[in-house]
Amino acid sequence: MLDISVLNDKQAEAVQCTEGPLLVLAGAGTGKTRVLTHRVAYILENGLADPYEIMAITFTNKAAGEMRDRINSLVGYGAESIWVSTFHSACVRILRRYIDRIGYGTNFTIYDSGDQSTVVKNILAGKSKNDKINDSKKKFYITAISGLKNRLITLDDYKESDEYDEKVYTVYEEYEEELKKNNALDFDDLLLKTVMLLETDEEAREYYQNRLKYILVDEYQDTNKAQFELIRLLSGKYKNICVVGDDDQSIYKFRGADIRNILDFEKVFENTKVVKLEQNYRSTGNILDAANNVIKHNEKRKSKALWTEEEDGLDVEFHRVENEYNEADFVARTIKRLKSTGRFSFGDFACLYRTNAQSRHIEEAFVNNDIPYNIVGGKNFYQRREIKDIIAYLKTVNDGVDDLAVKRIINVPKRGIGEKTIQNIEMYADSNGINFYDALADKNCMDILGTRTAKKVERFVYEIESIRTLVGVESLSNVISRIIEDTGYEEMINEGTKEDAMNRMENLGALISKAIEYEEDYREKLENRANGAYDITDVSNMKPKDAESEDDEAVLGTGRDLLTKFLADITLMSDIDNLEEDDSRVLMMTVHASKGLEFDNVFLCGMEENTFPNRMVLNEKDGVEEERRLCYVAMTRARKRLYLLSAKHRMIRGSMYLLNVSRFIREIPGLYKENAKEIQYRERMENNDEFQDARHEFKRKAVFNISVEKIDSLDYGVGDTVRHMKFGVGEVKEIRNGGRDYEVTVDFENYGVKKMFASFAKLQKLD
DNA sequence: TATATAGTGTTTTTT
DNA sequence: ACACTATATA
Repeated sequence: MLDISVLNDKQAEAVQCTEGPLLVLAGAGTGKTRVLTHRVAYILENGLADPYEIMAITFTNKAAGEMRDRINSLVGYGAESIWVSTFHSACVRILRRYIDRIGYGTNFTIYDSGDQSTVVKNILAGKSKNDKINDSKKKFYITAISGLKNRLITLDDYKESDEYDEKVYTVYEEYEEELKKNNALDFDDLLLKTVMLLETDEEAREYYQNRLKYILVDEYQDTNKAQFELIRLLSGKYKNICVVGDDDQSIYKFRGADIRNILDFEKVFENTKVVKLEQNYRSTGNILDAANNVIKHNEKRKSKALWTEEEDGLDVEFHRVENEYNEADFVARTIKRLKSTGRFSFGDFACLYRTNAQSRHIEEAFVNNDIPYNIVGGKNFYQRREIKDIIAYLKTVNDGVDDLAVKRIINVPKRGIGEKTIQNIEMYADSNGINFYDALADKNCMDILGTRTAKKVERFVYEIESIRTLVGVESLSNVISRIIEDTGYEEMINEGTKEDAMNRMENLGALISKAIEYEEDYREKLENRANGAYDITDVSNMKPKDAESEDDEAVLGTGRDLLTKFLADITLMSDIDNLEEDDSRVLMMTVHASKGLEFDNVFLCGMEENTFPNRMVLNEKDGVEEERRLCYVAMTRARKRLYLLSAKHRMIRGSMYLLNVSRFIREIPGLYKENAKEIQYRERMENNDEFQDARHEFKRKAVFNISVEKIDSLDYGVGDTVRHMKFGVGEVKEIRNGGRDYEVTVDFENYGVKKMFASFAKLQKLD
C-alpha cells in the first residue's frame, strides 16, 4: 500500500489532485521527483488508470530511467508498461508508427547537430562560391531554422510571417529538401512532425488521446512551443495533465525554452490548479539563504522562497584567489584535506564551472594531486569522430538511404576516393534521381569514373554488401566488430599516436558494449512477450499490457529493425545519460550539466564578472537574468558545503584579463567586503563612457591586458650572430619593440631573411 | 588525392 | 591556447 505520510501537505496535495490540469511549482530540492512518482503510484493504486494509460515525460534518458526505477520500487508489478520516456524518444515511437501518413518513410534516420551542421555547410557552399562560409554564418542559419521549428513555424508559415528573411527562407527550404531526400529528421523535426501528424491525422490523434488518461511532465520550465503543443494534443481528451517545473531554474532559453509555457499555463489550460512546493529537503539553511538572496534579484519570476527545517549548517565560503592556478589548487587542496578526515569519498565532491574551457586547470590540479575525477560533457560520446564513423557505416549497411552517412565513410579509411569522384557520383545520382549509394552500384555511373576509380568504388560496395548479409544473422555487436576489422578502420586508427589509438579503440569498445547491452534488453523484451507478459493475439482485450509493444508491433519485428531502433536510440543519447554512480571520483561539469544532480560539497569556480555572468550575454536582453538562474541552479546543487571561488585575473584565449568579483557574489550579504580600490575600479568599469566603448572592443581584444609573457631584454642586439633551432646561423638585422613582444629580423645563411617574435624563436647568441 | 600550412573564431547545448 | 578548416603544395 502506498504510504502518503512520507509526503508533506503540499506534496500530498499534488499527488492526490489527479483530475484536470495541475501546475506544480517546485523549487530546487523540494521533492518534485518524489511527487511525480507517488502520483503515478497513487493513480494506479486507486484504479484510476492502467499502467499503459499513463505517460511520464522527462528531458534526459537518465531522468527517464531514474523515474522508471523509482516507480518500479513503489508499485511493483505493471510499472514497466508505463510510458516513461523523453520528449524525443516518445516522438520517435509515434512517428515510427505513423509518419508515412505525412510523407516520410517509417525507417527514417535522425540527424544530430553535427549532421545538421554538415547539411547547412553544403547548402551554403552550393549557394556562393566566392563567399566564405564561416562558423558564425553556419550557426546563424542553424539557430534560425531551429528557432523556427521550435516555434512550429513551417516554411509556408514563415513566408507569411513578419520576420520573413529571404536568405533564411531559401536555406530553410533547401535544408528541408535535403533532409526529406535522405529520409532524415533532425531533433527539432521529431517534435514538429509529431505535432503536425497529430494535428492532421485524426486516427493517430484519437489513438493516443484515448489511451493517455494521465500525462506528467518533468522540468516543464524548459519546454518550448513544440513540446507544449505536443502535450496539449496528447492530453486533449482527458486533460489530466500535470506539469512540474521551477521558473527559477529555466536555463535553456537559448535552445528555445519558452518561459511563457509556465507563466501562461493557467491561461491555456482551463481550471488549472496550482501547487507550490517551497520546503527544501536538500541544502542547509545557509546555502538556501545565499541562493535565495541571489535569485530574488530577478524581476521576472513567480514569487517564492525556499525554506528548510534543517540547521543553518556551515557558512558558505567565498575565496578571492589570485588566478586560475590558485583557484584549481584551492579546490584540489580542500578536497584532499576533507578527504583525509575519512568522512568523505571523492564522489561527495563536485566542481562546477560556467564554460567547458575552465575545466583544464582544475583537471591539471587533480592530476597533480592524485585526485580521481570524471569530466561530464565537453564532447558527447556519440559525437566523437570514431563513433560517428561507425554509426555512418551502420546506417549505410542498414539501408544506404542516408547520403550524408555514405559520403562520410566512403573514404574513411582512405580508399583513394576523393572530392572529385564524390562530386561526379553526386551529379550522376542527382540527375537520375537516385540515392548516392545506389549510384555506386550503377554500372552507367561507374563508366563515367574511369576504370581505376570504379575499381576502388566497387571494392567499397563489396565491403558494405558483405557486412550487410550479416545484419539480422549475426549479433549487432558482431556486425560492429566486423566493420571495425574488415574495413581497415582499426588499422587506420593504429596509424595515429599510441595514446590516441588506445583512446579511440576504447571508445569503440564502449560502443560494442552498448550494442551487447541493447541487444540483451531487446531479447528479454521479446521473451517476456513470448511468455505471455502480454498477449497481442487476444482480440477480446484490445488493450495490450505493454503499450510500447503495441507501437513496436505496428512496424518492427526483424533484425534490420533492431538496427534501426539502435541507431535512433544512440543518436538520442547524451553524455549525462551514461553517468554512472561512482563514489570514487570527483565530478567536474558545467553548471548546465549539473541540473537535477546534487552533492554534499560543491565548488563553484570562476565567480567573476565576464566569466559568470558570461561576457557574451551582458548586452543581451534578459541575459543576466538567465545567468542568475544558472547561478541559482549551481548553488542549490550543494547539500552541506558550498565554496564560491573567484580569480583576480585569468588568461583567456592567450590574453590576460583583470576580473571583478561577480555581481552574484555581491548580491549575497556579508560574503565579500570590497576594498576602496576595487569599488573604484568597478565604478569606473560600470559608469565610465570610455570603458563602455572599450567593452565593445572587449570581444575582440584584451582591453585589460596586463602581462603577456614578455621578454624584458634580449641578450643579443643588431649585428650579433645567433642560432635558430630550424634555420641555423644568421645575423640580426633589426629588432623592433612591438609592445607585446620583440620582433626580430634575422638574415640566415641558408634560409635568407626571416622575421620572428623573440619569445617564440628562442634565438641563441653566438660569439 | 594526400598532406602541410595558414587562417579563423571561439557560452551554455537535456535531444 | 587551441582546435578546426580552408587553402596551397607536393
